[in-house]
Amino acid sequence: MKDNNTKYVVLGLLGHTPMSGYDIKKSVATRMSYFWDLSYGQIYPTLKELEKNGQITKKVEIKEHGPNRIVYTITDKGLKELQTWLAKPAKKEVHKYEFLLKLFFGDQAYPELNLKHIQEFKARNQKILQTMTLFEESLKPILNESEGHYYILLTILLGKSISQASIQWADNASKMLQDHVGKEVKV
Amino acid sequence: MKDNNTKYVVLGLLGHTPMSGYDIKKSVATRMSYFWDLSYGQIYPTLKELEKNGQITKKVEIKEHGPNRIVYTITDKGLKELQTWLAKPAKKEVHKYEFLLKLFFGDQAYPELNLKHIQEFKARNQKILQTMTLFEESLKPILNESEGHYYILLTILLGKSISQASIQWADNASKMLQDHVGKEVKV
DNA sequence: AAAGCCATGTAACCAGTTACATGATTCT
DNA sequence: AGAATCATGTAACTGGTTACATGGCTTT
Repeated sequence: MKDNNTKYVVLGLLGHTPMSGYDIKKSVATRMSYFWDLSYGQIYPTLKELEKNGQITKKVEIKEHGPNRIVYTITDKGLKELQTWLAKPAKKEVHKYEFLLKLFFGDQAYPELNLKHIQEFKARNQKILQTMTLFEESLKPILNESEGHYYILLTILLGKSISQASIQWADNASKMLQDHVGKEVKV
Repeated sequence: MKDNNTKYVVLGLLGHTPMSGYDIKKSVATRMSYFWDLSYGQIYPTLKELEKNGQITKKVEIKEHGPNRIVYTITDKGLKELQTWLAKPAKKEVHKYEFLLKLFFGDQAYPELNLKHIQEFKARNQKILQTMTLFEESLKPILNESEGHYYILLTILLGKSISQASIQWADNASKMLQDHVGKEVKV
């Protein structure tokens, strides 16, 4: 099987508690949204593959009301695979800032456009910061309930730091641009 | 043609000055490394497509020594296409922090491993910060030579802010983890 | 002599998204 | 009545990487 990260996200989550593909999707969306994303198109085929390889086992929960759930549980083999991956150095971060691409070419656009891109970037980061802060507040009182919570808190703190830095940059960059454009006009 | 960002990066760079596929690759790698990346596998096919659509024109430079260069120049049609894209709102940022994935599942690994991932993340960011700072220093004295330089400076400043925030988080997270692990042992 | 840069390009892969299909239940 | 949520899944597509082929020039 390919050495795909999707596999390890699934194994890691199942390492915490057994769950379905649907649960995995929700878990990633709510708890890892800042630094990761998964679609059903990745999750369901991965679950099948992992089961075929004996790294997880499945159990169908028949519901009288609503659709059946397929709940997966990690096996010893799966746990070993996860731990091997955890011990390997992480690949470097990958970022795609489309708005920075537009700002980079800002001399080929109208100044108001560049300011708009910066403002929208700021707004996106304010939303992230808000989400992260709420998440942090909800985690703090239950920090001792599970060892895992502590590590989740650390990932939230990075999200907070980076979005705060981004917001500050946006304010600063807006001012710089306005001053710069003002100068241009005078000349 | 597909609405692929590669296309706009190429158009944007050719909007500054005519250049070859090889130059584009180098330009992205040195000046946009923080927030974007392109491979030859994307660049060369895109150049062909753009030429076919009349958005750029090509001119072969025959060299006596060394390989020929194919230099591309943007056309009015290409410039219009670029400006239309610049005016559209940017898509939200995409991040892949593999190390955060590993840290998120940190309760399933040895504590030293988690500290190692954080240290390596810090090291990566120190390197970025250094590169960005050097770039900033080289740009400042020639800021008035071209309007474009100002926008490039803004993108560098965001890279600096985020890597600084990341380094601070790493120091803080290391301390927090060490304290946390210390407490565990006592119990 | 070896390594690395200049320079172009493609084929085979791997990764990830989107749209669709299905259908019951619960909330507004 | 309509929207949202629960729940599983696939096919077609788009996006992007890697490895390879070619070959001369320059630096160590």
